Amino acid sequence: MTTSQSGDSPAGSGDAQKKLRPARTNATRQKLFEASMELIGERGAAGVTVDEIATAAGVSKGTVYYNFGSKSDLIAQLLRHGVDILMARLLSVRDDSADPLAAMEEMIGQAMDFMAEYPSFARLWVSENWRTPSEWQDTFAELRGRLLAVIGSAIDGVAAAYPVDPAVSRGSLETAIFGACFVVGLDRQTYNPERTREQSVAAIMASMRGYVVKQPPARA
Amino acid sequence: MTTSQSGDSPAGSGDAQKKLRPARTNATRQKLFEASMELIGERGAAGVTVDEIATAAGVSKGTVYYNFGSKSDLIAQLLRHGVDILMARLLSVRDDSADPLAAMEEMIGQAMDFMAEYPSFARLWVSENWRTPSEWQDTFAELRGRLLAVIGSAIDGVAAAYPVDPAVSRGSLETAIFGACFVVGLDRQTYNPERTREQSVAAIMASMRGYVVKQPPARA
DNA sequence: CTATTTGAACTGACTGGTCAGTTTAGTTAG
DNA sequence: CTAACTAAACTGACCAGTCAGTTCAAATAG
Repeated sequence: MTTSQSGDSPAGSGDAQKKLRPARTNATRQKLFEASMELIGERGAAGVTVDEIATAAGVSKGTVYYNFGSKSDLIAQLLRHGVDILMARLLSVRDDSADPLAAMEEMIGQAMDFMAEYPSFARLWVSENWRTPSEWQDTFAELRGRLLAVIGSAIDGVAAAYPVDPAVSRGSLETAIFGACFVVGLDRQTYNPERTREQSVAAIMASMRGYVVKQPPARA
Repeated sequence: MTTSQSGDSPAGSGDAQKKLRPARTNATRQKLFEASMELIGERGAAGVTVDEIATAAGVSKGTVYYNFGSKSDLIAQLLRHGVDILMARLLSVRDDSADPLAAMEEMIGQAMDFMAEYPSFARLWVSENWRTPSEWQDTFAELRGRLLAVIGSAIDGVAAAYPVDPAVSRGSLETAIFGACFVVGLDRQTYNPERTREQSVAAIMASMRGYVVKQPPARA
């Protein structure tokens, strides 16, 4: 409220211009994102102090409050940051429409890669996603919607090219696949590091193969 | 550590006798489990105070430390308590061996019922399960193993009765199904209350139908 | 080309408050 | 009679957020 830095604080949550911001700030924010993701993924949002985050980022506590208005804001923007990265990867899958099932498989592979590269983000997501009420409820709802839309359209692609089981609702399937990506990715990193990327993808893809109602272009 | 209540504290984490304990204590512990599950599911283990738990359970703070040695102990035993309930439900599914797929489906249904009845436990589980390092790491590893064993044997039943896709490893499939149960259950409660139990079960069962390698009992 | 100014970015000590866990003396119920 | 529980005060650590002050690069002035 009574924030009064010497200059105008850029902490604005509704940040309009990302690129226009001086280089130093962007670097600082990036460092803060990385440190936060790591620490919060390990010990949970409530279990990490702002001091720790600042120290890990090689920055003073005040800088955190200069760049973000509050711990809560930092986390909200961290969530957006991570989802931006994941979305970019999912959308990088060319929608060949040659084979929607193959596109789906590649997408799941991209998701697995993301989980392997940012396991802390995945932990943060599953830790806070279903809390209710939570400070980030709206943020989660929005981001979840965006991600599910991408998966949903991939499922639609499959449903358009193959006969599918009408007893399986698209929404539930979206959720099951989306959730399985997080959980399988996290389990691999935590309990089964020997599991390969391909095994994990295959296990998740099983639901897609069970969704299409077997027959023509299955193999060969 | 330096715990020393007036009487001999029964807080022992390696509690041998549950039933031998006087009725009052069991009732108190039950109330504390319920209150903890609710609060911790909502705000996370670190976000809830012992005072709050005690108040919600209608009990004094000292009682918490009398029955459990610490907040950490309370949570560890809470995890065991919840898993006991879930295990009992999963094992209640009669292994007809008439149709292993049907048994699997009923098991997933039981899991969905559990998630609907104890959503807070599910939240607690996914919130803390993949943290590393964590005070409950060993507890989680053990409980996870127990649950996966049950699911695994159900999968084995299917694999024994149907031709299955060898490219899908049993372990990854276990994980995917186990995780999907939690995630689909939580998503239903948080974001899609209109989703039916059957839709959710069908979505998760899709992976089992994709696991068996086409043919006889697909469709008329 | 040097001196001065400006203000965004950053610092870190400090404050007010919270919390886990302890202790004690007394009360209740089986 | 004794295990279980209460109530309330206390400790020591910790933490989110604040704010007065510092740094420095770039703009402006001489």
